Amino acid sequence: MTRKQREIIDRQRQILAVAREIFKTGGYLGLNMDRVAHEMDYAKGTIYQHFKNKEEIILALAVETLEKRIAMFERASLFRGRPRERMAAIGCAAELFVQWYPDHFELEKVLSCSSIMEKTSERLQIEKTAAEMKCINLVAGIVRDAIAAGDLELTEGVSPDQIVFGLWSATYGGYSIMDCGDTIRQMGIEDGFLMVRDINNKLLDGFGWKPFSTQQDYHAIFERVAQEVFDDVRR
Amino acid sequence: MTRKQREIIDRQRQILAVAREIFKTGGYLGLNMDRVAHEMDYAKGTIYQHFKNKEEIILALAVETLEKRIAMFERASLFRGRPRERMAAIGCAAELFVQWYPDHFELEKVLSCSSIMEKTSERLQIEKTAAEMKCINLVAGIVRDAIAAGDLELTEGVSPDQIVFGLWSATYGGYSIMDCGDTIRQMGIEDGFLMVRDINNKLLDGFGWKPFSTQQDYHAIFERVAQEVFDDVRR
DNA sequence: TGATTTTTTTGACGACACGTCAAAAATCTT
DNA sequence: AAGATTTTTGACGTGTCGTCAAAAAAATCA
Repeated sequence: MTRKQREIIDRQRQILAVAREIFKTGGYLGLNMDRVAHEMDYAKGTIYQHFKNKEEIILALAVETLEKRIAMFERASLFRGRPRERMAAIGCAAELFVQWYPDHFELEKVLSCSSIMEKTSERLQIEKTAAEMKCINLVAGIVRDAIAAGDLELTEGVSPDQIVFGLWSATYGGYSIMDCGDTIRQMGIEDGFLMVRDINNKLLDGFGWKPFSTQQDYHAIFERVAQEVFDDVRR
Repeated sequence: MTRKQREIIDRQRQILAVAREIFKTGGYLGLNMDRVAHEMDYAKGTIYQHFKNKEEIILALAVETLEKRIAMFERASLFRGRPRERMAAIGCAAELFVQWYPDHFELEKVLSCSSIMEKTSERLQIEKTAAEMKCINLVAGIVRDAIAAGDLELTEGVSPDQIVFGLWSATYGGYSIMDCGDTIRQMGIEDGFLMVRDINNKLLDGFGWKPFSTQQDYHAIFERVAQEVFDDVRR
């Protein structure tokens, strides 16, 4: 049945591609099944054969983009250097990811609404969490490498997960604030991305992860990573 | 016309109260105008006299809760102590706020979706941003106090806003991750609130804000603030 | 007070999107 | 080629949205 299955997978992808375009311009409220069906030249029922509702499509889109992020994080984690430099490489990957796939963040915001998420299948929910965990584990690995290398010494009661959670929070929070509302502009912040970089640097300094950002120019590492690791990747 | 106006304001409040209860259990998708009208014993048209759509109701609810947060932040900022202790008091306020008004976070998540926010009036949008700015300015004031007191020395290129943005990001991000999805559980994190406290502490340590969290027990400050400042406040 | 004007409330209505399902079309099987 | 199976179709019932002409209530006037 590999022939048939191929076709199904293929159409699934087409649906997602069409849905993504609609979502990019219209967001959650702009996306609707009739329109997807119409633009695909299929009847609505056929779309429902693949996805039980539009929320499920949105979740599937998020998982799709998360795969991209995993790939980028994996690439970044291979950057050669001291653990903290590799972590900077991950930061660069995260930054490029939100710049390259700005719709992903909008997807995440929609999916953070519980009443929307509730309409999705547990299967895909698990898949999404699994994708997130892959990224998290890559990051956690670097933290452990840092400890092993003696660059980072965790004080009593601090776990590696705490550092991962911290970076995740600051980055996710920073990007969230950046692309929603006028608050960031009113605060007088011009380059939010630079700001997120600095915050993560200060955070890791606070955890005592050497070499400190005062001793090493991590912005320069960002530039290097962008050039050396990701210059060719974009699509 | 103060009599008439009073009645209008009054009913506005009633609508919001009813809507909030519905939203608490049903979220964005559970809230609908027919139900609000029915539970208010008014016709739908009357509800529409007050709010042009349900998105506007949700935004109004968020503004309403933000007023509570402003009040809590104001109280916290009056805490007597060194600037960093006062900042800890703000952290305590933020923590209690999300615990006391868990529905506010859900409101924020809904409103972060651009296609939803687009349906709201500019008037209320501005009001919300203004409310956020009030909180931000309170925090920024403490940062400036710290600099004036010599507890914090900003290095070249670091602005007070950066610290505010950092705390905001880490806190907002942390709470976001906490109450959405299973990721946090899978990371093995038990008490997310404690984690957010620690992250903010490490961040401020990283910025060089004295006294460092290694020298002072800021968790103890939290407890004190919760007791001394907020024990009686809850409603 | 009763008539007239103004304001407010009402709920029926058209539009739209959702998700379903019996019938039609396409594909596979023998 | 006939019959069985699978897939596709789109009309349909349901629910929500936001509107607006008519009804009801309140305010004004004579």
